[in-house]
Amino acid sequence: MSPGGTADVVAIFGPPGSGKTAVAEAVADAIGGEVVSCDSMQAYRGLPILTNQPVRPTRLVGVWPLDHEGSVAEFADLAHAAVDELLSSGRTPVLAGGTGLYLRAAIGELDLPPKVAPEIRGRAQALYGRVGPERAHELLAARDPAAAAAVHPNDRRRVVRALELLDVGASLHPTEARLWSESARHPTVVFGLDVPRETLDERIRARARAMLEAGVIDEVRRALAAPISSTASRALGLRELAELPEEDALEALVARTQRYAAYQRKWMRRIPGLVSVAADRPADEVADELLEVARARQHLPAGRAR
RNA sequence: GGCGAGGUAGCUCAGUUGGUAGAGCACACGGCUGAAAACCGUGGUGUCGCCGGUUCGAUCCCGGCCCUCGCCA
Repeated sequence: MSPGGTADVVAIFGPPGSGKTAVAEAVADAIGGEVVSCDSMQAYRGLPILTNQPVRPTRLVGVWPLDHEGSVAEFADLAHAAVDELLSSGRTPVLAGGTGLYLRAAIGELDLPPKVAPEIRGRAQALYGRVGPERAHELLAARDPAAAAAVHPNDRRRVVRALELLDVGASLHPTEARLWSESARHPTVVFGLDVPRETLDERIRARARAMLEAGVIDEVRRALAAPISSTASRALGLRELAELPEEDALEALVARTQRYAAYQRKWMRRIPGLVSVAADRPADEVADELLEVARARQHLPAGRAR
């Protein structure tokens, strides 16, 4: 337990193939901490190969069945509970995230507007479909100008969300811009693992091959044969692996994963206070550097390491 | 070798009855507040295979050449 009662949080973000898991585990081992996965797909149970779940039992991995409609808010509650439990028992939570929003939500208190009943969402969707993007946006603007200003008419999902929130007396418009602020529930250092693009592309391809050898295709077919939620069914490569010939499926999986890596590079640039670290080397070395930086910022008690 | 089809953006292709070109995907940048491995916005990144001819003007028409695919020898 650190002096003053504040035990701190380490967060590690990076694209697929950056070595998040290995680094996070090395960091956790070095300081007697525990890894908490912040990944929207690893949270599901039933696609361990495709979602590249860690071998070691890890918190918030495999916590939802495949037919569950997961959400950031629900995940945030789980993450906050895990973090608080670790802290109160004197262990350092090491958040390891592939999903930028989930990691952000785990770190801070996003205070998301409420969930609404499916019927209400259904009504909003029907309205949008009936009157079209422009008119739906106008209707929104008439009742909630602030929310309308923040959403493009073509962004069906958000216009619908804003409309459904009106039905329950809430607004999509945030009272406070928390998403990009540095506000955190506990003092936290956020690291971004930086790996050269070519290296990453090679690793992504190698990993995709390994997935095939490990039997992803069977895994995916089994998953699709049972009820699966719309959120879980968006796992990269799920459809392709089940439907395309193996070689095409491999290429599709590689291409989609590379695109996802690019998407995560955007998150890396945007996560507030993120410390970028070169990660094209052994996980232990990267972990050592992270610990050094974390200590220099007095986020971790000195002398616990090694 | 003969016949046919075709060479236009990173890829697949559209198009211009002659006024130097545009879709999808990819890519880049941006947004995002209970779907985020999702969703949305903005941007064309080009010796229109090469050489010559006709023309005020050719990616388009004409001639030659090169390359690819198919069929026939």
